[in-house]
Amino acid sequence: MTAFEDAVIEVITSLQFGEVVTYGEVADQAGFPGAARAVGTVLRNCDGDVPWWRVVGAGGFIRTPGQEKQADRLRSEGVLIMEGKVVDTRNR
DNA sequence: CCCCTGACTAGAA
DNA sequence: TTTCTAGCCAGGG
Repeated sequence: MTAFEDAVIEVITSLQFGEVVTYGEVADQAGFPGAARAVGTVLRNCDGDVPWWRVVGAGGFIRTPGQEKQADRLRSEGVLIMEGKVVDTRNR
């Protein structure tokens, strides 16, 4: 268990219901700015206790292999999604 | 130990 | 506007 992985897991598990963040945000909050890739690596090997579906790419774009599945999970939490990306109702 | 790939991002060309 | 490069960290060959 690396410090990086531990920090990333902590940040993600601290997310609230319906909260969506980007890989860069997670890396930054974890204390490893710029390590967005490694965040994806961690999420790929993460366990079911980690709400990995709340993490999306920059701009709200879902960069996951099964983006439809993630989109469905997010929609279940009240997150509006269009064309494979998260739509922030507060902006736009 | 070296090299390459990747659920990434921001900035330069 | 589109394509390429550099930077960051982990993991596999």
